[in-house]
Amino acid sequence: MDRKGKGKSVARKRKTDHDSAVAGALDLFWRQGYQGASTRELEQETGLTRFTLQTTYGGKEKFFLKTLDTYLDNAEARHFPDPETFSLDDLADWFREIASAERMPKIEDAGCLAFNAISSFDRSDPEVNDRIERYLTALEGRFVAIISRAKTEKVIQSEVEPEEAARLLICLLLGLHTIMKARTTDQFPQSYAEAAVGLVEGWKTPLATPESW
Amino acid sequence: MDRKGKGKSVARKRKTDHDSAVAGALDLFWRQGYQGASTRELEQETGLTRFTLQTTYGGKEKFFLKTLDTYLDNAEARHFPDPETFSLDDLADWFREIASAERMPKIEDAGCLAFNAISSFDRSDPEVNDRIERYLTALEGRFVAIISRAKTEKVIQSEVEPEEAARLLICLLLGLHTIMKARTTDQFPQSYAEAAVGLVEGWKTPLATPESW
DNA sequence: GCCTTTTCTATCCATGCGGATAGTAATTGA
DNA sequence: TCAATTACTATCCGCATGGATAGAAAAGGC
Repeated sequence: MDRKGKGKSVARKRKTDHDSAVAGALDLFWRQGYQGASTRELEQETGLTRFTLQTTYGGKEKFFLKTLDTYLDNAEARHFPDPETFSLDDLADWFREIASAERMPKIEDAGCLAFNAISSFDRSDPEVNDRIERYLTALEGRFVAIISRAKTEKVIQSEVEPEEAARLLICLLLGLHTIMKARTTDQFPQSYAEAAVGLVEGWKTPLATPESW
Repeated sequence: MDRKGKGKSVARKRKTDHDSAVAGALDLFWRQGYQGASTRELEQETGLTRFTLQTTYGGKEKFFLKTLDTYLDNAEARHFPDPETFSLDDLADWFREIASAERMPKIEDAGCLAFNAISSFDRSDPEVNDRIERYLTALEGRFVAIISRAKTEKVIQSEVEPEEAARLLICLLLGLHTIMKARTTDQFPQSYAEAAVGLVEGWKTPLATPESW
């Protein structure tokens, strides 16, 4: 039945709330992948018990999907570039921040769990596919909006095609995530991000560009 | 002892040779990831037996590494862009081909197994890390060489910095692989590759550029 | 202060995993 | 043709996995 709303008793409280469980799971899934993260490890990293994982989430995969949903909600609300306000410079900074040193140890936004879903599963599970599609579509929409607006405001070179540029940025972002997973410890990710930054800044109209690369 | 060279008998022949085993393994690892590919599935897809996997390769991970080595050898020799001869147009075509429709069903070069190594493992295994480093370094070298040569030949805009551009291309390539894994069935990968193509062609000197974007 | 509800702990289970082993079938040099 | 060598088949093993279950423990309603 409807367990919320007319519950007679509130009963025992969970040790770990959903959000912090998601935070722990995100980190583990990112490091180990879906298959590589065992339910026992999830217990340790999230604070959840395998019992709770089963009863309130419905098992490992359902929990992963729920984590992914929560993560995407949060990413869209707080970490995706804002289509209303972002300038090209903001977009360039946004790329720079993704690979920033402060963020490197604890990755918690910008699509890493979506990246994980892509690499951990083949496309046989529609539940997973839907989330991936949601991620890519939403991100593409943001990029297109920002670039289109920049174009109408004449701060971008007119040859730049918003849809094509958006796809370029998506490739760049996914590639950046891959690099961040490939080279965790050193300064490489930043230099790669700088390449992306340079690309975006190169789009600016010559007038607005003092000297980029 | 040295089993080749002075073997007394040649004994029973393997049903499956190394190369076709590698080909099958490549496909399976790409679809399922390292952890997601079981040794039983490897038997079916490669034609190897679990016995052979154990005795001549030394187990699943060793076999993966051997596959990765063979694959990287082949990729460097045949599929990486040639630093001696590639023009910018060749480079653009090279990107276009990666996501081409003919290639999509059977991915067999251009770094997908390296991508796999990145996403399937954390960086705790030096054996894996070495291969990833080899892949990234070799690829970066190719890109830098091609762009540098184009620059000396004045067919590229002088503002383009070879090292930075190479990193951009690596991000793009890795992102393209991610997209190919994310959206397997449709025309998306091509359109993403076209974005990369457009970028490379945009580097050409205005003189050499009839009309790209 | 009990009752109900929910989570906790602690097992237990069946399954699939990577790997090991023993006996059989090929293959070739001597 | 026999001995040596290697791969094959078939089975077995210990282990880790995701999941299930049965009390015990918390926590608020009445």
